[in-house]
Amino acid sequence: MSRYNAKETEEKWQKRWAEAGCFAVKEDPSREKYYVLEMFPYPSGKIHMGHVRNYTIGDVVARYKRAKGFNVLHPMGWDAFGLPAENAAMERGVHPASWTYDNIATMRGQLKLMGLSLDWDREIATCHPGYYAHQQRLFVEMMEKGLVYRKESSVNWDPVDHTVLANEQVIDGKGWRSGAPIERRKLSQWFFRITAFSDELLGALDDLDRWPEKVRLMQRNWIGRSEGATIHFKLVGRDDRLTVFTTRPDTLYGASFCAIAANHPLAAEVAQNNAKAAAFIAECNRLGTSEEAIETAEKQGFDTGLTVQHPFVAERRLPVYIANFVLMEYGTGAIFGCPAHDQRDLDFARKYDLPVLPVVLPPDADAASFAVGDEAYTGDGTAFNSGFLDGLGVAEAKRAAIDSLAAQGDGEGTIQYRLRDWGISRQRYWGCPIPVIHCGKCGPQPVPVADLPVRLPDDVTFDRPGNPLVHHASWKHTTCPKCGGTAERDTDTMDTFVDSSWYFARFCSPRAQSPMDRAAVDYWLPVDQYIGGIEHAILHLLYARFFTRALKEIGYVGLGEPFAGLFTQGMVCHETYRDADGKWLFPEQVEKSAEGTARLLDGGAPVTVGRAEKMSKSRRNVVDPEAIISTYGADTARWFMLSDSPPERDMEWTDAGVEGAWRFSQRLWRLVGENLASLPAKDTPPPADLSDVTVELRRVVHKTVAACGDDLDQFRFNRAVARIYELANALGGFTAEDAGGRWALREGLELLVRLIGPMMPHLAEELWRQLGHDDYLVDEPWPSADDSLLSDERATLAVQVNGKKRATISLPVDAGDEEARAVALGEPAVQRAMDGKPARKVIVVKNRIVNVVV
RNA sequence: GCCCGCUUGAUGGAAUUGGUAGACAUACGGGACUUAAAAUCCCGAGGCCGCAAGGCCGUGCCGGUUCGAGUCCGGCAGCGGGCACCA
Repeated sequence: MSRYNAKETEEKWQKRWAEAGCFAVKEDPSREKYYVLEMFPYPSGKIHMGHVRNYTIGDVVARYKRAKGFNVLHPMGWDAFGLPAENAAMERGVHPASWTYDNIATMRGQLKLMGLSLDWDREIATCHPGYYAHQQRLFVEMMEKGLVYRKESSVNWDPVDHTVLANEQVIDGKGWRSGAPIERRKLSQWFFRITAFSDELLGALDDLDRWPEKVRLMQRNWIGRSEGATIHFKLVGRDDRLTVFTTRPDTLYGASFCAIAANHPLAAEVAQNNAKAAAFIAECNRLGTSEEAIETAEKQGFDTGLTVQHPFVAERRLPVYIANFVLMEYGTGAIFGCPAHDQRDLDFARKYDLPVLPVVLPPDADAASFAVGDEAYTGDGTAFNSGFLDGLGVAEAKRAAIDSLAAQGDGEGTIQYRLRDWGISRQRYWGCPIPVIHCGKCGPQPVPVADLPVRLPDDVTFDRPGNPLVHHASWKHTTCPKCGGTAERDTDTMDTFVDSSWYFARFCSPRAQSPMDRAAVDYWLPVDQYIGGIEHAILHLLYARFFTRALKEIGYVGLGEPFAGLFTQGMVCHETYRDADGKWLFPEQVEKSAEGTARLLDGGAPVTVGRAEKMSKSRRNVVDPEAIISTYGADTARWFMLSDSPPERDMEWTDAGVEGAWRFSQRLWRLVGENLASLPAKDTPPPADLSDVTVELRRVVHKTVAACGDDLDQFRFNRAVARIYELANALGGFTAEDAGGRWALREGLELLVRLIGPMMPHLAEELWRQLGHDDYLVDEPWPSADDSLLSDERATLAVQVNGKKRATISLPVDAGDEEARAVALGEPAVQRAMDGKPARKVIVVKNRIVNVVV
């Protein structure tokens, strides 16, 4: 019996599927559609195991839904703009475009080896003018609807390289290449008005019932709706006021200071004639723009010397600090601090020796003795030390405080969102040019739709840092579309998140002359199942949700939510290896012993084995998918990806696991091959009488069919895999003794082959052919189970005494509670455990358990 | 710092959603086949005590609810994801 030759067979079927056009689809209103989409890859060079996992999962869903009769759209494309292409240009002197297109060619070839059921005719790349031209048009139309505007915003500035840095390029407050301490710098930039949809984006989460709860929760928290109050403090000795936002107006009597952001206008004013304040602000600006850097930095403040008047206690004065933890982007860029009931305020107060006055009394505390130590009290309680608020609960006190502030004209109730508008300007070359022309007379003007696209010029060099578009005179200088005078193009490009915010819509009509064809999107959208990494839980998914709403406003789509179902898969991890000097080693440099120790293949020096971590180039714990596929075949790689670990969890890639998957594919090959000669011809009707063992086998087969379908519906691929192992074990251990047995064996083998179809498509197709079928398995409908074989006649019940299992009993499935009770109490082990005591209570759960309480 | 997860044998995990913990697989041990090896097939196995029957313990840690908790509640620890210019 020959071995299964995966390489040859996979090539053969991939070619035939492509020639037959199995996976090319078009709109067909007579059929129910199903749109499966995996997050499209960034063309970084080669595919990695994370891609293999993502696309395997998506392909199983696509093939399964196809077998279930849906008209399945399953496209692929490239998220092709981005920073790494420019880095490659600077490091290796290659043009970002050729680097990107080369990578796409390589990765397309690798994906094809996986045997994915993709409609390659719909392939798109976001860096192609055929894509970004439409994106520019959408930008212009959003501008006309008031969804785009311009404002000042901070960026990370590298003072040595004279370039803007991404947060990722700022390491410990320093530029990644120059090593120079970075500065915050203000630039005029374009923003999408995502906050116009804050309430909608929040509210609609409730209806996304096929999204993971944790993603919805993260988005809710990100949008961060909070009800509170805006308070206008009178600045002592001045005519103007300091406006703060708070969620705790009930603690106003406990306020001991106000704090403003370093880039608050008042701070700038103070700094004008206070060198120390200016120095402090400069220090704050070195922190970078990321929230993490700001929040983890040591809390620091600078006393401006200004004070404000307490709105409820006229004689009380609160000092105004500039503080490094107050964000200009949130609320009003200013807060009041109540140290007793906010941890950050408490830390600040202790540091600068400010009063800590408790004003909320915990339920069981004593007003005379309650004091705040190192921990602020943030729970519910009763207001005290708070004048007219005394005795009120937190919620009532908030209302009363707001009412009173409003009555005296010092404030009002406000709803505040944490969500900020989306800044999309990037001072970089390799992105979608922002289609705007700046005219000295007319101001910024959108490029007329007829003049689109604004193409990225090819003739650029990366021999100096910064954006080459700025130095490209013939591209940059143009005329104003309004007045015809000399003008300059906007040299910024769009955030790459814009590209990925509507590609799912473009896939519906990838060659349309407009951004999208309305009939096509009406048919295909929403995406029924979107699949990708959890790391995109907030930004990408929120931006895409916003963008879809914007598309609706400008008339391209009729729906608000792009993704009806979302699945977030876990990462692919691998052990890490280091040599004696702590240098990372590739898995192929290491030889492992049975005891788990490892040594260097070259020379045998000892190697330290570290725990499994996300595969990454920097740690070298990577396994090349192409090498795995050429050794074992795509089906083996796919099967291993689906085995063992639930898809939402991180999985560990191991050699042993791949080999196990490979052995199983060989076993299936033998299982069919060895039985082939004894099987009846296909479509032979079943003999009249089947023996008991044959019926037992059919029960296993049909239970597996039913359970596998459920598992695939629920993304429980690892369970489906385990069930298929069980089925293969049952079929392998079955000896057909008569015609009925041989008939049932054929039935079982055919169903087994059909069940593995979505997971190991090439092997399944080949075995289907071996079993005598000359149609494509990919065109076969999903099998259904014979319901009469799904139920058992007897059940095994556990018998517990006081919750401890003492025996098991077998009963007919329709046995009554009385019978179960009698049989259970009759068990010798149960009587022994009862130790002669009477049963006080007997709980019977049908077909499950009997618990005797003594 | 803030938000969100995860934690079950040597290992990945399963557990009908509060009802027999450890399915299935990997690694391991024993056996069969073979001149031998590989491959394949069969058997074993949570830990401790015991010849055995059986007993006790056991789902990261501490506590609670319940006839019954891996599953629910409260607290803690460890690990991971995100934090708006990485994609």
